[in-house]
Amino acid sequence: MADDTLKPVAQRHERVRRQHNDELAEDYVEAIHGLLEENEQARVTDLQGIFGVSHVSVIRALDRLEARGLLERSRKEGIRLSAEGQQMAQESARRHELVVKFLRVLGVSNTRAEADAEGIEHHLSEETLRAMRRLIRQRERG
Amino acid sequence: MADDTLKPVAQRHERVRRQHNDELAEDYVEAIHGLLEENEQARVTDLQGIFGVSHVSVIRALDRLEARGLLERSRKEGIRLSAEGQQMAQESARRHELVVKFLRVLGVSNTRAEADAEGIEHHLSEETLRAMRRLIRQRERG
DNA sequence: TCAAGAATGTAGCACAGGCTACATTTCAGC
DNA sequence: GCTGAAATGTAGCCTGTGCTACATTCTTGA
Repeated sequence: MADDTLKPVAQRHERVRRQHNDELAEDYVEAIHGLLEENEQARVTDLQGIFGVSHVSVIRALDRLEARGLLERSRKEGIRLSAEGQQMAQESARRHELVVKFLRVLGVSNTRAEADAEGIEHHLSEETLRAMRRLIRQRERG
Repeated sequence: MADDTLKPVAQRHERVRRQHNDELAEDYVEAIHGLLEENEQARVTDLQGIFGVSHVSVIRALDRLEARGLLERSRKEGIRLSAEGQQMAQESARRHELVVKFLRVLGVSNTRAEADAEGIEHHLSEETLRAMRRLIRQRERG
């Protein structure tokens, strides 16, 4: 069923399903990007600790991301992000920071802001992100 | 691995995975509740139209929800929500309305607010919901 | 009343993303 | 250089959530 034959409510649900498909990818490239910046390497074990899943789940996720062209792996080089992967990581990180900051400005505690941001950051339109930036600016000005 | 042995970042990711498991349930009971109020019946076909998936996916989802005790089905009576299902539906609907209203207050268009709310409403802590209500009240007074 | 079309249900497939158990590879310290 | 532990990888399982193709059942209008 082509998207434009769907009722609006169905299009919204379809969009959320698509976003769920991208969530794991965004979370992984963001985490890998952070690890590479910090340690110059990103290991399966590190990611296992970050996501709280078995190392097998990490490896299978990396397989999928490699198939999607977001990263490459080799024995000697370890995990490296492709250009596309790096771009996705940077955008994700920026969006994550924005959402956390927005929640902090709203008065949400740091812990909660970090936790809720993790869930919602993949589901925000550009329009909503702009509105969030606007509120942050307003509050910063006083 | 017990949750409290995980690193904080892993706990956050674990929470998001749990929320994803509940999303479909909440969306379905909310939709069914709305249909029952409007039409006095909720049919597979209606839900198929709302979610934009095949009728088979709807039936399988209903099977799972029935197994979870959120609803009952019978030939003659159709789909009815259990007490638990009704409560979940009402809470979901209230939360959905709150999020939409919050985004509207932020200046987001109605279409975008509805769409983004669909994605994020399942991932908000009580603390963040309170902060959203607070901002709505401020804007309504000012 | 009965035949066609709508609604519902079943069988069986795919893929994502979890898991444990087992195998291999890499690396650090003796 | 060897050995044990850490890291990585493989095999094979489960569940959720999507699908098409094929029944079956219900409903409605000629």
